Amino acid sequence: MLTAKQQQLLLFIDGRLNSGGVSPSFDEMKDALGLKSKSGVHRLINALEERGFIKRMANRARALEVVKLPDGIAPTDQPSNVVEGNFGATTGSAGMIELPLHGRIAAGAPIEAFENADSFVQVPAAMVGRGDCYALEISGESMIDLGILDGDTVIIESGPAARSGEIVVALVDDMEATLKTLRKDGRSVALIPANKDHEIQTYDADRVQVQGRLVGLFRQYH
Amino acid sequence: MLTAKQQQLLLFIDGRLNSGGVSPSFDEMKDALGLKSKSGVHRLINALEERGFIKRMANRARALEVVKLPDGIAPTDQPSNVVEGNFGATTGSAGMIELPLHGRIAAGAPIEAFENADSFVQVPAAMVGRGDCYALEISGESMIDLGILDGDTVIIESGPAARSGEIVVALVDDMEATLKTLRKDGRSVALIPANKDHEIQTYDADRVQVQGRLVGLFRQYH
DNA sequence: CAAAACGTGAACTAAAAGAGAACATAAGGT
DNA sequence: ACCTTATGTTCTCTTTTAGTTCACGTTTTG
Repeated sequence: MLTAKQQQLLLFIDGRLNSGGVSPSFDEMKDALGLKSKSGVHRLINALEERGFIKRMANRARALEVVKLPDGIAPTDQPSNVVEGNFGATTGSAGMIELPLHGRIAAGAPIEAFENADSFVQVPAAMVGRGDCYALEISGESMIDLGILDGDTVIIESGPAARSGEIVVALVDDMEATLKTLRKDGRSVALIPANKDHEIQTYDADRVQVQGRLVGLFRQYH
Repeated sequence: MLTAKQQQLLLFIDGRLNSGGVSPSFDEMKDALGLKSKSGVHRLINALEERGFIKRMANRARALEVVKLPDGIAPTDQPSNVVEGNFGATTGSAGMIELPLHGRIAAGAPIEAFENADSFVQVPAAMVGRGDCYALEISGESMIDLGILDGDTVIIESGPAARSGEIVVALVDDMEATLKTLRKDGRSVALIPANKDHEIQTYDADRVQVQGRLVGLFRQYH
């Protein structure tokens, strides 16, 4: 009935209406979907209206109304949603939580730090730690020996605390984020890949900032 | 009223709509039915529309709607996603689904077939395929080279259909269940572990029964 | 056997999606 | 009123994804 983008937008609108009551502007929707232009939003809105999922008043700002949701998606009844201090995670009901997906992270050669969240993934709440969490998609093979494959989605609990032996998202020199096993040796910090083709990298503790630690992983087979 | 293929497709579409709301594309349906060309899907869709089981918007992508199901098939209304023969899965709301956890399965040496479900796990509905799904906890290291570790939880879509190269739960001689990559070679079936310390096992096709195929995996780090 | 259902692959057409800019209208403040 | 900002609408382009059609061969079934 709906395309993925249409559904994503519909759920976003529905979430906003049910959590605060103010309907989102085209710009906000644009950002929520990770677009750079709102003309795309306009088309999606038209498609949703054509299919009878939303109603709107012509030429009126923020005048959207969700008429129905696709089958199988339970209405987000109560005023719910943003979990305090969270990076934007929203809770659905029944133990589910929606985390922002902050783009891809290299398990291999470090790449630049995160882009904006451009989509969301749903993960079991039980998998999410207590703190603020977000999701990343793995790119590269450097953690392959620990069973973290290219394309996997990982859940990161954000925060600087980490013990030796934990797998962390580390930012080196404030510019490159990478997923590695952490080992602290006094003043120096080692980032250990799990792939015999990659080298352990050792840095002065000042240069490495732990952004978060790995708490969960999931993978889909097609 | 319907041919086997038509019904199979109808149930697939219905399952998809009820589990996530996004209707499948012709390519996805093609894959779901194990076809190599989508023109066959086109014919089936036409047949279903002609018989009044589905409605569609002409020339619109992913704009299918199930109008009715054949007699004797319970509608997969709200609380469900799993079509007939459900192993006991229950859906929560908001894209979550609760799957029965059928105990542990050896990725290494095959162990006895499943015990009863003694607990449940929550997984994102998006991760669950169309059919009946259940979860298993991995025991052993034999699939370690494919990133499936001891202690991981895997989601299995139950059913005998599997193609070479897929990872399946295979029952050998009706008594030992194991998770392996499947390779069909005419009359014989090879179960391929992903660990250099384990051997490929080859059986006559009669002795091996595919119980389901791997569709998802998740892991928690502590 | 013949009809209907299936399966395949290629060529073609049409939507969906993303970007960017110009323009239109609504709302708010002074 | 007048100006300003926020918002919504349209248009044009490009790329990607999805749907349609056709020709031809195989299988199933009444």
